[in-house]
Amino acid sequence: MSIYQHIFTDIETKIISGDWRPGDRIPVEHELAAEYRCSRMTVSKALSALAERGMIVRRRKTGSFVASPQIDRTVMDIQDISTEAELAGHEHRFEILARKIERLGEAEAQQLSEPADAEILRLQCLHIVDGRPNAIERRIIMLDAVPRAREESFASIPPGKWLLDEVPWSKAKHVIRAVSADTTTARILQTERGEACLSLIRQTWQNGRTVTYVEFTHPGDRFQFAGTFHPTAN
Amino acid sequence: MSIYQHIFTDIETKIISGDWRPGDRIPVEHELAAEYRCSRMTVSKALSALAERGMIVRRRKTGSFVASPQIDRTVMDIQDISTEAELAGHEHRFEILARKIERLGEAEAQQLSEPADAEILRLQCLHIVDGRPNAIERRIIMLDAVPRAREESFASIPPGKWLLDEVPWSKAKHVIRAVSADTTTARILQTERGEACLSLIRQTWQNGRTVTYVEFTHPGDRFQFAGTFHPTAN
DNA sequence: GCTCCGCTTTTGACTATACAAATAGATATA
DNA sequence: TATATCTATTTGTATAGTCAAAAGCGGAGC
Repeated sequence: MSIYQHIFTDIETKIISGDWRPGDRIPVEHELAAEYRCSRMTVSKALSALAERGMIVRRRKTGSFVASPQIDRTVMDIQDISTEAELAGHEHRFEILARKIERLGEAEAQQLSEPADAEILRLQCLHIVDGRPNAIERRIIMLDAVPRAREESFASIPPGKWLLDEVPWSKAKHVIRAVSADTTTARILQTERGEACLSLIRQTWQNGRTVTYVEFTHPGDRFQFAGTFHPTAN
Repeated sequence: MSIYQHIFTDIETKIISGDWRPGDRIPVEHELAAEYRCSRMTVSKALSALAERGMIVRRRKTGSFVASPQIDRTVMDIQDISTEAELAGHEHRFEILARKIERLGEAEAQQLSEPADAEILRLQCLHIVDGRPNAIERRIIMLDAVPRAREESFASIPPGKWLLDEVPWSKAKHVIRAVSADTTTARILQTERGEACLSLIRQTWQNGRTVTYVEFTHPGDRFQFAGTFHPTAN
């Protein structure tokens, strides 16, 4: 492996593992050059590549810093740049519908590729935008990966945002589907049974362990994703 | 603007405008270095950035070449890496349901931000995977941007693929929604009226002109997008 | 207090050069 | 003919420097 790739992955690992947290300062180029016994150009190439990927931000004179995480922003950004609804002036709140600690069932365990008896926190949450239900969030948090979730009530901070603070920088996989609303979903979203809904499923890992698995169900008549997508490798 | 940015945008422009087409060879580094009167390192930086974005491919000894376009692959890739359906062994065919040349109506013109009397080719097309309807494609091709579409019957090549050959490298915007199947859609897709469907809308531009506008409607029970998404700027 | 000026740190861009790795194509050998 | 070897080309990585641009900081002067 080349030196600059080595530097790149070293720093990426420190960030993804949570060793270096958002806002932390990264050693300046000449320090890293000394550490890796290479020229400043080589360090610069690695840091520029990290900046390109949005993992760090670089500013002259002040140095390079771990950027704010982007994982949940992927979808939030897509949502935000919706062609139809401008974010400005929209009022968002949420309610916790259910919160319980239990163990992962057989079927779900298989779906998540996690052990069947793993302890989890199961959350159900309703998002309301401009007074109308906008999404049901059904979430599983792996308690061995995020033990502090056990004590958190999520009364004042949405689970997604809380996790972002707690476990910044992780990898995620998304699935987007269209599903018909079942009776319960329809009731909660104040829509008709059978109504087309947009479902977004996201599984998030940190260091190879599942952190959370979440499904957002949006009423089809009040929601869409818009944007310029690029699928990435892996 | 810096030299390497200059080289980058020059080449990007040549590719996007269709001046250099997929497979075309790009001058070797030392030639570009001479042309721009800079060092090979600077050229290398620009070409590496283009390779990173997938616009060119580089191979030692043979040189750098304009890559195959990716626009339609964005969604195709997402579709291909579907967790449930492996591509291997799936048989795909398509039928042209309608094909006519007309002028853009008032409502659609506004939607596309194009003049209301622009001449268009309107296509409707059914995609069949493993013998079952998988998508309806409703497409508008702007004839002033792609005049050769007037003579093409699309009997043997799907419109998306044909356009990719004809107008490689363009920018696109996507919208993903969930919609209920209306009577016509349900009949064509062999599903129930009201069934949840996944709708993908894509508008494609080249050099600031709309090339095509297309909506794919997939039955929700037979289709999903999966993958690791990154929204990009612009 | 406030403004302006210059100093210093850090990143950004670039050069000229060097050598390594890959490999297409030619050449030599079995 | 088939295979191995050599050679030239092109990209990939790295070095050790230069100069420039941005921006934080402190001090001089008012």
